[in-house]
Amino acid sequence: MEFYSSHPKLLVAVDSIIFGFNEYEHDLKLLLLKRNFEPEKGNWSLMGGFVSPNESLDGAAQRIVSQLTGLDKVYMEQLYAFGNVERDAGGRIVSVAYFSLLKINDHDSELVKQHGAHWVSVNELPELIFDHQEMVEKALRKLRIRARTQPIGFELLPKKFTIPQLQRLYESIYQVPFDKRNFRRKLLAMGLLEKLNEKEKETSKKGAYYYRFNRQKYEELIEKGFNFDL
Amino acid sequence: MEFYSSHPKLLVAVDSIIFGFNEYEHDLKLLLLKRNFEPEKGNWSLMGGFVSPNESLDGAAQRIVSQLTGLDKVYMEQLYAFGNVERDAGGRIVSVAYFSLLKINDHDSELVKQHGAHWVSVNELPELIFDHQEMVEKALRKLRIRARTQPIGFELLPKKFTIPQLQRLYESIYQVPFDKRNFRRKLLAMGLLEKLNEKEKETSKKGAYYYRFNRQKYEELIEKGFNFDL
DNA sequence: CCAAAAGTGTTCATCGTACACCCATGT
DNA sequence: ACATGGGTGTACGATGAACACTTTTGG
Repeated sequence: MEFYSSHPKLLVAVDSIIFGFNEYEHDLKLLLLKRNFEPEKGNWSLMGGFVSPNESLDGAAQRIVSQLTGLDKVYMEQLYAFGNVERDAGGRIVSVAYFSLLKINDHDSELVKQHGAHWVSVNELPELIFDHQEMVEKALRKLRIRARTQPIGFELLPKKFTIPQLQRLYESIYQVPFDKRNFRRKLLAMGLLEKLNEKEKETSKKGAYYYRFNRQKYEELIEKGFNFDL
Repeated sequence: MEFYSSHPKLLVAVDSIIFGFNEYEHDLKLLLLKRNFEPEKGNWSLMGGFVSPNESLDGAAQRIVSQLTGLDKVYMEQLYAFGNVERDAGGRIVSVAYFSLLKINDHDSELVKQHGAHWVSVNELPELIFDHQEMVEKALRKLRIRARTQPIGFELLPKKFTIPQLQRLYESIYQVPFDKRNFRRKLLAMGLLEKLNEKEKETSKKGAYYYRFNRQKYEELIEKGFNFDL
């Protein structure tokens, strides 16, 4: 049964702002690609794709990320719908942007290469096509808000991580140094991290204890009205 | 120049969650209408409409609100894009939801009546069609976050308002009572309100002083890193 | 004169912030 | 033995929360 049939339709796309972090480095990164089709062929862009009639927006966003990285269960959140008439030089397209968080080492780097994609530090972003710059800025703003009030930083780190690694992550997100005593105290005070009996020894001679985020504990606390706040 | 022409297109709509407040009452309200077309004819719904190829999403959202209320410059913010395949029983439609804030007395109430629209307290919401319930819940959550951290409460009140009126507004948004001493102190401490030499005397015998929100002052403070926080 | 809403200050606990030294170990 | 990053405690000021009485005036 089709109602509404007299109304004009539009192209609908999704674009993905994919954030990544490597626990041994100090920079938050973005996965960008060189477009291999017109218009703007050869220029830097976000990964995107059209939404087909039989898939949801969320489904299309997942498909896009999965095509590029091979990963299936990635943290993803809708960012914003961009809908200016002239936003895409190739025609009238409404684009719904999503952002994703992933561990740089976990994905299929061959697949990424095949698509002409590269990890670029958020501090060294090239010029991007269309309104992709705006999308990235909005995503960064949202990420910064989210990371303070939801435990999503852990999506960017392996299951086992050290407190200094987590601190470097937060410093790379907010681009400001944190006091390590205050950072550690506040974090541990929430009671969400389990200390493991194992040390990471790549980074320092002394070694730093690994911790693990306890999601179950987090959900219990949420029930009781707890709010993550860093 | 048309690229991408081989891809299928979709119907794109906007739906508007329109919040309103009347400074002499105690309830936050929502503007709802009885649908006068199929499917779901006769049931409660949000105001919505299709996006045409030559208008932006924001433009479509403004048009919708203006058609219903006669108002031109209304506070409006994009909420979320809803895109499940089966969300609308009448066909595959991607809907971008916006929410608006307005003063109930300011709009053209004749126009609203003609559309079969009614102001309904957010405490007494009827069942809504499709995923409009979800849209409203999301809008309420977002409004609650925004009202704490941005001076948008003033969009729901006339230029001149009293502190008790503002407090009733916040109480109706958050559905909790506030301590009037703390509320007043914190608010005035921000230095954003100008006290007028005039009292509102409908509500009480003593009368409450009118205040005015100083937007210019607000923007100056923002420059200096100030954050609105109630 | 009284009912009804406006207006006003203080105390206490909590939280954020600033800050400097010792520890463990690989080279 | 020394360089490097990991790990720890305390003091102070700011902020949020709780709480009760006086003022004004229309009826």
